[in-house]
Amino acid sequence: MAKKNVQGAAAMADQGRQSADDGSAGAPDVSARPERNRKERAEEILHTLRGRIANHELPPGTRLQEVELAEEFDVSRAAVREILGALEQRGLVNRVPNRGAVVARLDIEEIYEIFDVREALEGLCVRLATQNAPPQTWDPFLERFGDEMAEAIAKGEVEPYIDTLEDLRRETVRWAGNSHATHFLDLLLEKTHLIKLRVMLLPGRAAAGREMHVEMLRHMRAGDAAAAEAAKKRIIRSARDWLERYRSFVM
Amino acid sequence: MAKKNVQGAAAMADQGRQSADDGSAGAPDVSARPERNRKERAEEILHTLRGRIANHELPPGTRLQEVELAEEFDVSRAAVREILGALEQRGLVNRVPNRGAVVARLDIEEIYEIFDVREALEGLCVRLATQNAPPQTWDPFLERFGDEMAEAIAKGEVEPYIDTLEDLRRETVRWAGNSHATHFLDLLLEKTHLIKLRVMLLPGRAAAGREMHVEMLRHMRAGDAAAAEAAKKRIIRSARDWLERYRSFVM
DNA sequence: GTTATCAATATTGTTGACATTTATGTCGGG
DNA sequence: CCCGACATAAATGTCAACAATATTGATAAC
Repeated sequence: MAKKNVQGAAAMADQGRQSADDGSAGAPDVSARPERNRKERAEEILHTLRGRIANHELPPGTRLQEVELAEEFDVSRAAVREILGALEQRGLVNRVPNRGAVVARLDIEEIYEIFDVREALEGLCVRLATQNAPPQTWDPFLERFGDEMAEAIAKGEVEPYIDTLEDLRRETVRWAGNSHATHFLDLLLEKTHLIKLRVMLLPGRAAAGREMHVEMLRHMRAGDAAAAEAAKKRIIRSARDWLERYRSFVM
Repeated sequence: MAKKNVQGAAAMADQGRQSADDGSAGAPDVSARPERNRKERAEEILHTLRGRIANHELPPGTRLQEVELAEEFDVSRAAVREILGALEQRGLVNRVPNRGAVVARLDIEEIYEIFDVREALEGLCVRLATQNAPPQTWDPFLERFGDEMAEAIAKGEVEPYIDTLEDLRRETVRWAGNSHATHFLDLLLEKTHLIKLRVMLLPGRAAAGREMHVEMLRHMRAGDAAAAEAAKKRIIRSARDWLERYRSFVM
């Protein structure tokens, strides 16, 4: 018993969708709301499980049993059921009647599919962000992607690259201001989180990626949305090529 | 009592999904597979509600009450609850704790967002379909979009145009072979189904759309994927412009 | 006439027990 | 030794009653 605090990392980028209009202007009281906490708790659990699946703390094929989860998070089976339904809608688990839910498996074809969709959606976001953000928004990233990082990467230090990339992604998505594109990208990225990491760790990949991002950022700073979009698409297609080349190693 | 058969139209473009649950000649296997029917029934109800929401048979703001739905479809409240959860995940309804589910409202900004994402995803699908399908795949559509339709449209007959467009969309998505893009497009289109219809009914829109589709199909038949993708994007951007111009009328 | 308080009602959220189905292990027969 | 039938166990699916909460209407005070 008592496997409560196993939560682990569960990082993931979460942009949070607006809960739309309820029209009510007041209601600033957030703390004294037990029922609000209920729903928030459900989303927290969902977030935790998404993270565990994304980083393969729960590897594909793992069975997710209702009573087990209910005990671990100390909620009712009905709540767990709803959460499993959400995971199923997101494509993270497969449920078969009377047999329960298992963490979904990603085959190579699906990964290529996801790369194609990412190319379209991330390209869109880069274009929109370039149009919407003031040019100096991208200066800090050009700085962080500079020579110092190039040297670090040459020495095998890729974490600054990974972190900067994630920050840039978030800032881009933020300035793009398209909640649907953001939501869809979240769905895709949580499915390929580990794959993406492994590709970035391939020999020479970080160096190539850094260079291409510098090029893209120059277009963004110059306000050339079309060029920036094209650069972003080239980056993703390049990553796809690396995956294809090292496929047996990554999978 | 007994408000069972109120189901109504619930038309929607339907992917060749036949209900056909019974009617099988002398096949008593309905009782042999009760569990299979359960899940299929849930998806059927979900499909029905999606259709009603899409064509505003259930207009935005409509409250969806659990007992009411449970009685209409003759299922348990738990089943209805799961279905409402799925509708929430799809962004078709908003649920607030202890207040229930209401059909989501689409504001104009969200519609523009959806147009941008559709441009990216449908462009992708056209490109992939052009690459994957044999060129003669598109000949029947060029035929259907021909002079005869142009004359019909001139006389105010837009239904052939709408039907052909839907068939073309399905064939394109089929040959694109990207399940994620397909799924995302389904999510977007069921939210803007009515808007799309209204735009197609705007004066002159069908004529312009037909011409642009002929151009796109020529590129597809020629196997020029990049040109076809660009043409598709122009089409969607054009539709967006029409919406912008007639916004007050469409909304 | 307006506003605030409070009870009445309706709806959602939760719980636990029960039914159904699948997987597992055992036993007997071949 | 292998195979099938049966019993057992464990998990999911279902249901109805109960609890908590929001909405509505009425009443009284100002």
